[in-house]
Amino acid sequence: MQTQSETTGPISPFTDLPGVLQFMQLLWAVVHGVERTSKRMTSDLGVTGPQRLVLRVVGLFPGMSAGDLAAILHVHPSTLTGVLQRLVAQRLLQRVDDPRDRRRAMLRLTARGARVNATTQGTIEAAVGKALDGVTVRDRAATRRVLERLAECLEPPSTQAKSDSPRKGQTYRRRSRGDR
Amino acid sequence: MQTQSETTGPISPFTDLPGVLQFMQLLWAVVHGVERTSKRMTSDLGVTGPQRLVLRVVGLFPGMSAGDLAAILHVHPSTLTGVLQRLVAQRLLQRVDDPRDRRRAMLRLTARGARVNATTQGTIEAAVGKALDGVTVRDRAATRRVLERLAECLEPPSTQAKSDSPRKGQTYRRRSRGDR
DNA sequence: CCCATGTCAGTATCACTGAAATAA
DNA sequence: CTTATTTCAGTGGTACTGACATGG
Repeated sequence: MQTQSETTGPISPFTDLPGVLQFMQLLWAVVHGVERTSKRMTSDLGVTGPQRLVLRVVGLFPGMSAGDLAAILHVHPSTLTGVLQRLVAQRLLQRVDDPRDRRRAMLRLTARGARVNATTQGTIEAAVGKALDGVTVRDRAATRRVLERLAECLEPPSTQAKSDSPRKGQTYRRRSRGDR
Repeated sequence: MQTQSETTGPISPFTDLPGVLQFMQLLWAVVHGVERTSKRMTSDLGVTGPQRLVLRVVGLFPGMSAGDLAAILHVHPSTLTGVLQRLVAQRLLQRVDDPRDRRRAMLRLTARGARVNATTQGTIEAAVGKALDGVTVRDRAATRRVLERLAECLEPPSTQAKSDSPRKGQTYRRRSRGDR
């Protein structure tokens, strides 16, 4: 039952955790921060973090399909179903049948959706912007590299590259149709 | 209804998103990766990511209280209650009444808990270790800085420092008793 | 009495698996 | 018929708020 290794001397839980664990703590702090902010957004904005991200992306690329969105957001299509339903129920998002493929729907923002989308106050994106602001270009690039590696290492073990071929988002990719 | 700004020319959803959004995509990729791995761990290990982190920390600091743990993990005490219950129900964790303060319980791993704790295969920690491995010290430090900033910016607006005094885990801090 | 610690009750979202419906 | 796209049903965990019990 390991008690304290990798460090020297007596340790206090609030200062030192061994190497990787320390990073884990930081990672969870960020993950929880994201989730907490997401929850707070619900009362302030009316939408959660993932929901707003959907609005944001659909705002940039009107007419996207659910599957496209799922691939971008790295979520399972069935997860997106629920998110979209809530957005539609709130009249923030609108689905229009795709004439060329009636399994799909083209997603667009409603006027209300656009309004919510325009609000940045207190969003995760705002926090990210604030955090990134005042960080050197070098550090940003480094963080990017590390996070990309991390995301890659967190991908399902199957089909996982040797950790050297980036391979892009592997998660729920399923593209097919000509890329718009 | 903004369509595409901040970038030049026609864009494809799978390549370019404007600045901060790009980072958002990466961030969500990591967050989802963490959650996905956590879920997968449930079937492979029997514990989720947060659950294992609790085991990990309690393994390092036996006798911790729930509140201490909540502060370290940056979660609300009531959230921890459920996590602890599941761990106790699985006989991975054991609570012993603290003689000096009977509201508290001292947490310890059971033998089974120690065994699970020792397993690293397929854990988030393993992925983090693998990702960090082969990253320069510089990049690690940079990432650390950025993530710390980010975590800070994601903290609730109240009691938030000027972004220069690290101030340790701010989230649900409520320490009181002498730090062991 | 007041504060601290922690649990309980209730609620919501997300995320998955696996199966099914619809369309290409 | 086979494949693609998406939804539906069911499950579980996390995380919160707010109230409450117990102890210092």
